[in-house]
Amino acid sequence: MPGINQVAQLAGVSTATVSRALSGNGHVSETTRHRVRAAARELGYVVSSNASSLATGRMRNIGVVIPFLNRWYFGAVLEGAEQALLRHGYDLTLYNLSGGEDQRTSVFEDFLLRKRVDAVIAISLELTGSEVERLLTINKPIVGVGGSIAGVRTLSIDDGAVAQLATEHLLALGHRTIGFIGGNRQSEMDFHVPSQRRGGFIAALADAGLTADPELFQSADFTIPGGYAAAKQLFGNPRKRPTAVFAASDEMAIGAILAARDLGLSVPDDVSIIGVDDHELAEFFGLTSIAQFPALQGEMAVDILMDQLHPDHTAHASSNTPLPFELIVRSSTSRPKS
Amino acid sequence: MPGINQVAQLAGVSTATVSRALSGNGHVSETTRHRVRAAARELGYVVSSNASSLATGRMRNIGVVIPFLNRWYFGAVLEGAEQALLRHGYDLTLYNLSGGEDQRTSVFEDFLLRKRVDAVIAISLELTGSEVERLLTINKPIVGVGGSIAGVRTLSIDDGAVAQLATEHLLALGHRTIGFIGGNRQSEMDFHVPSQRRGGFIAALADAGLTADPELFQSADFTIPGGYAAAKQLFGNPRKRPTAVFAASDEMAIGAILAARDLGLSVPDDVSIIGVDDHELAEFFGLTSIAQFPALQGEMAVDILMDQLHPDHTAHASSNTPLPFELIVRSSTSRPKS
DNA sequence: GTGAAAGCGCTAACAG
DNA sequence: CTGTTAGCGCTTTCAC
Repeated sequence: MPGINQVAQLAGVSTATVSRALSGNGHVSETTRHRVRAAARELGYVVSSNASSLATGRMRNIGVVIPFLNRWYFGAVLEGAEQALLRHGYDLTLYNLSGGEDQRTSVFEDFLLRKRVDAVIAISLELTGSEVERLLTINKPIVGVGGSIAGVRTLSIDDGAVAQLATEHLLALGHRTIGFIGGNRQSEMDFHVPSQRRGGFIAALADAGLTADPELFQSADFTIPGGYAAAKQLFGNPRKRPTAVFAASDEMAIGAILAARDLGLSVPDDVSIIGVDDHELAEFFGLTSIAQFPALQGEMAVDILMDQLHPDHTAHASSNTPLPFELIVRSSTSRPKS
Repeated sequence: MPGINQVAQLAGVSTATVSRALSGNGHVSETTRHRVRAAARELGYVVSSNASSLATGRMRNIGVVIPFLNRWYFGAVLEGAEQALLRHGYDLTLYNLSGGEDQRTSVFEDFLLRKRVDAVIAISLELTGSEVERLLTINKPIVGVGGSIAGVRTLSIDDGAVAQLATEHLLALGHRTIGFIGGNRQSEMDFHVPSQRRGGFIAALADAGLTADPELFQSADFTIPGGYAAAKQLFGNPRKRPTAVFAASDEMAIGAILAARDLGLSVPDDVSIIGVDDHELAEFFGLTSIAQFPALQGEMAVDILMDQLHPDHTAHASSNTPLPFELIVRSSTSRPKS
C-alpha cells in the first residue's frame, strides 16, 4: 500500500508536487507530471480518500436516502444517480429507511452527520423540518427527488398535471365513468404524491363537467397486489362499474389489468386502464401510461448537487427545467364499448 | 461543527478521554463518561469519521457490488445487508455495475481501492481472478452472495439441490413431460447459477429414470417477459407440450403463468409451474416455489465480514451452515389432468 | 514550477 | 483511570 511519499521518492519530487500532479490542482510542468504519473502507476498508488478528505474537507461521496429498495421507481432513480456519480468520481452511500422509525432516526442523527457525505439526495421522502435543518446547518446541500420537501430543491414531475393528462386521455376516448386507484394513508405519509394525483384527476373531471364520485375511489399501496384488490372492488360494483380506471402507479395499474382478466373483463374492450411511470413491465402488459423518467431524475439530482459543490462545473440548462413526462398509448385503453 | 477538543474543554478532560468515553475503547470512570457524553450532546458533537478512520485504519464502511438494481433478488439481498450493517454502525457504499465493462473496470481499479471500504460484498457476481487478488492483497475481505467465486467465501444455496427438489415435486405429482426454463448465455456469464439449476433438473429426471429432452429446454433472461416468451415456445409445441414447467426463477415462472393463461391453458389443471426464489409476487400469483431467503443471505454476509473485521465479535453459528431453502407449495402445481 | 512545513480531527501507545 | 504526545496520509499556503 504505497503512500504519496513513496511516489514522491520514486519520481524524485516532493509530496506536494505529487499531490498537485495527480489531482490537477496547481501547476506542474508537463515532464514532472509524466514522471509522477509513471511512478504512481508503477507502484499502484491510489490516494487515501480519508487523508485527502481530512485535508480538504471534501468527501467525494454523497448519501442517498430511500424508503424502500424493491419498488421499481426507487431502483430506477437510484440507478440513474449512481451512474452519474460514478462518472464524477463520487461514491454513493445508501441509506434505506425500510427498517422503521428507529432506523430513520439513527440515519439522520448519526450516520448522515458523521461528515461522510458532501450532500444528500432524498428519494420520495418527506423530510421533517428538523431533519432538513440539521443537514443544512452543517452545510450539506439536499436535493429531493419525487416528492416535495419544504425548503429544499426538489425534482419531481408535476403530479397534478400528470394525473390530469391521464384522465383527459380517458375522457377524450369517451369515458364518463372513471375509477381512480390512489394511495392509502400509509403511502400519503411519505410520498405526498398520491394526493396531488388525486387532485389532478378531480380537476380533469371537473373540466369535463363531471364530478368525482366517491364510489369510484379506491386506495392501495402502490403494489400489484394492492392494485389488484382495489380494482376488484371497482369492477365488482354491479351498479356502477367504471368503464375506465386511472391508477396512480403502473404497478397498481398492472394489478388492475390482472383483476379485470380474472373477472372475465376484457381490457380494453370492457375496461380501459391507464397508469403512471412507464414501469419496465408496462410494455409487456400493453399498459398505457404516463411515462416519467426516473433514471434521468436521479442524474439531474446529481447534476444539481455537483453545481452546488463545484461552483465552476458548467451548470446544465436542465437546472430549472420542469421535469418531462409523456403519454404513452398502448393497448390497455380504447373507446368504451357501448 | 464542534471538534473533539471543544468537547474536551467543556467536559474538563483531555481529548484522549473524550475519545475513549465516546468510543467505548479503554476505561473511563462512570462519572467522566457521563460528563463527556453530556458535553458532546450539548455541543451536538459527532466524530469526523475521516479523522477517525485515518487514525485507526478502519472505515466502518463496506462496499457492495451488484450487477443490477431492479431485480428482486438483488434488492432483497441488499436490503438485508443494509439493515445488518446499520445495526453495526457501518455504512454501505453501493457499486452498481449495470453501466457496462468500463464502469466495472473503474469500480474495481479505482473506487474500491481508494481505501474507503473495509471489505466488499459481491452479489451474484463472478469476479475475475485479478479482481479478487487485487482486493485481497490490499487486505480487503470479500464475501460473495449467490454465485460462487474462486478463492472467496461465498454464500449461496445449493442450486443443484434446489433444482432437484423442484423437479422431484413435479415428478412426485406424476408429471413425466417437464419443461425447463433456464438462463441464457448472457446471464450465465455472471450468474453461473443457471447451469447448476439445469444440472439439478437433469439429475432429478435421471433419478426417476427419465432423460431430459432438448425440445423441452428454453432459455430466458430471468425476467417476466423472458419467461413468458420461453413458456410460449414450450406450450405452443403441438407434439410435445409439457404438463409441467420448472423455471429457474420466479420471475420467469410468473411469465410462464401469464403465457399459459394467454394460451387458454389453465394452471395447474393443464400445466403445473414451479419457480425458485419465493419472489414477493409469488404468493399473489399462487406460484409454487422453492424459497430462498435473500435478506437473510445479505445479513449473513455481513456477519461473516464482521467476524473477520472484529475477531472478537461472537461468531454466529450460522457461519458455516448451508443456506436454507424450502419448498412452498401453492396453487400452481398439481397432478397432471389425464 | 517546486519544496518545506503546518495542519485536517482523531486515536493509541506510553506514562503517570 | 486519565493526560501527553506522536502520528494517520494528504493538501495547501508560503517561500523560493
